[in-house]
Amino acid sequence: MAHGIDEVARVAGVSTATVSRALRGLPNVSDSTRERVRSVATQLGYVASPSAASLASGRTMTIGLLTPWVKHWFFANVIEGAERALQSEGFGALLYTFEISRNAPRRRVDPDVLRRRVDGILVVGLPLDPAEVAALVGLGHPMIFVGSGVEGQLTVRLDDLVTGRTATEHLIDLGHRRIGHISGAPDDVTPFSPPAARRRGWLEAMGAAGLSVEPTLEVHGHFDLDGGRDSMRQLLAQRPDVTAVFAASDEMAMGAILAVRELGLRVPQDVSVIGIDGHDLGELVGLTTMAHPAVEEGAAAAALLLTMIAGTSAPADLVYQTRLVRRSSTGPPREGVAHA
Amino acid sequence: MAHGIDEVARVAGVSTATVSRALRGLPNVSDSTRERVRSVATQLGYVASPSAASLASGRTMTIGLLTPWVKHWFFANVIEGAERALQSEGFGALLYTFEISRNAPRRRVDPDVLRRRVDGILVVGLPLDPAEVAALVGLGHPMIFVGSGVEGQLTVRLDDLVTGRTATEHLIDLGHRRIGHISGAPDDVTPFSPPAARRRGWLEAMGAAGLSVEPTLEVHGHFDLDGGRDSMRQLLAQRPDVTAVFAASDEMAMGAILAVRELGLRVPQDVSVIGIDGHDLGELVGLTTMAHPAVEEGAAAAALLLTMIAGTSAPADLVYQTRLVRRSSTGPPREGVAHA
DNA sequence: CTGTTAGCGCCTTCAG
DNA sequence: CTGAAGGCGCTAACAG
Repeated sequence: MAHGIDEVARVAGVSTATVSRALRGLPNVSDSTRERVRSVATQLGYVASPSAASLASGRTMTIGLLTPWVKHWFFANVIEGAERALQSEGFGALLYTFEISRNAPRRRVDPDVLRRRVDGILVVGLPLDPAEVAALVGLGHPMIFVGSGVEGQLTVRLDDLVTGRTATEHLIDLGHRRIGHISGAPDDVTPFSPPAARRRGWLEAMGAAGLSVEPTLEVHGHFDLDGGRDSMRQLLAQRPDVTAVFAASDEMAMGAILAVRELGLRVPQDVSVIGIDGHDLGELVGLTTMAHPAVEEGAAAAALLLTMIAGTSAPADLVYQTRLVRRSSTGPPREGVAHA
Repeated sequence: MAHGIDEVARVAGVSTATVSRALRGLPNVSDSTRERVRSVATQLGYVASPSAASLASGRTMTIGLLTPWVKHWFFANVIEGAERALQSEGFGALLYTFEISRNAPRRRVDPDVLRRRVDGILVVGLPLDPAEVAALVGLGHPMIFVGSGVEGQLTVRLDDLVTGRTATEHLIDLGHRRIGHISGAPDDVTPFSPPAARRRGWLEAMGAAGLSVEPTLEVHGHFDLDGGRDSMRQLLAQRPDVTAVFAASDEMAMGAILAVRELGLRVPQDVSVIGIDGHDLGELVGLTTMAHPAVEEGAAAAALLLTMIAGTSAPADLVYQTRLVRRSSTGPPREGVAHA
């Protein structure tokens, strides 16, 4: 059963050093020796102890995945893609959730739980404050942010600005002029913050079309279904004249649609709704959206992280474009009819 | 920065053994000593190396989470719950995905990747063959199955039989008599298989109501949105007279609804649809469903696994009941009208 | 209650 | 191309 490296060495008639080199594919081992060692190891069912290997080498072959949730679309998809990419390179994925709840403040990220436990860190959609980032950087491992970001840190993200602009332009092209925006927490003004950039895209498109943007046109809430619903209720309460809404995520958009329906209004006849993500279930409500490949983004982020760990490659941000998927939640506005 | 235990020991004026005991909360350390050690450790930023600790103790404080996907509702929720529970007990969650794809056969579970790397295993919705189970058992760690199962292994699951029966009875109570069933792979006849048990529930309810169940009333496909859609298309093609369908999962049910709509039919006027899960987005299509708390199930499974690792408690299966959530996807059948 | 002493199992120089 | 030997940093008896 639990054979050690020395047993393999003994049976193969070589030293433990050679076994180690042979099994890890290091150079300076003759083919014949390597082959013999391999077969003995297989026969004995030998697998190196990760703990012992880590202790001796300093490498853990493990990546820490930090995320607020795994149950939301973006996070689940990124995590799935990342795990797959890591797995194919022999790395493991250690998952850490830091729920962002409505009631309590988020638990702070404690770098100690990652200390000497991972070779790299993937932060998935988790907005960290500077102190947390500094603490993680202090761990001395490569780190990549996916779908959130921090000045000075490598990021895999969407072209949020263009995405926000394009989504808004789609509504403008359809003839809308009073276009609301619902998004995440308003206090998030990090430059790399997706919500902030998407909002800027909305502002730019509105401005370019000569449309005025009163503060009442935007509502900030939580980045999920209920958040979208709540925000939409508020938006329609304060601006019954909006004919279209750009939601910063598909889940929010779907919540918005529910809110519209609750009020006895129809999508898109009374209110058009567009989201961002390309959520698998968007089709259920005919959601028009700006789609992007979250699984692929996760895989790319993981691959990039591994090259950084390997020390090869000059790392650079990865920016994904989104693709407009037209469905039935957007359409031309009804002429001159307010639904107040 | 990276201080070792001996440095803490030196500064605190005790031995490394005492530092170890003090920091891990073991008995036989005076309060004053423990306090001093703690403060020194904090001051020095000392955290024990997991590798070294594992190597010396044989414990990894890590659980392996095996799952086909993380992006589907049940899996994401269970994983999230499990991670949270593990985290609160100081355990880490190592994620391993084994995608079940339409094209390729699933990659087999190789116990070697888990060897000496985890203290326990949580299998989430992943049907394993006997050889794989045996290999995992051979690792010598406690193992729990969530939402899938194998004879002789501890399981956390739904009362699938009752759930299937109740869902079907709901349709029968509404007046339906030709009730189809769409579910997962037909070759899965494991006794503990949720699809099989849910199907049995359907059969029992039909039988109890004196309704005949022709083979054409059931279609088996993939356990996701597209699988549900495909299955529903096929079902309606071969049985245009069905007035209601019981889908084995909400994602399948939502796919079924899409298929119904594609055919120009309406839910529930032409066809009623009920699913299982209580998916967060079920509300979008007014999906009637048998809801269950997947996050809680994941947390409970993790907690149970930890008690097994600790050696306390006599482990027993955990069986969750589901709750009928009536929404608009189910209603009485139209009288005597076939929609062929 | 605390210290001493062996390892835990592997990797990695350094020789040869 | 291969072997010898010293850690990696901690835990777990066993004394005291």
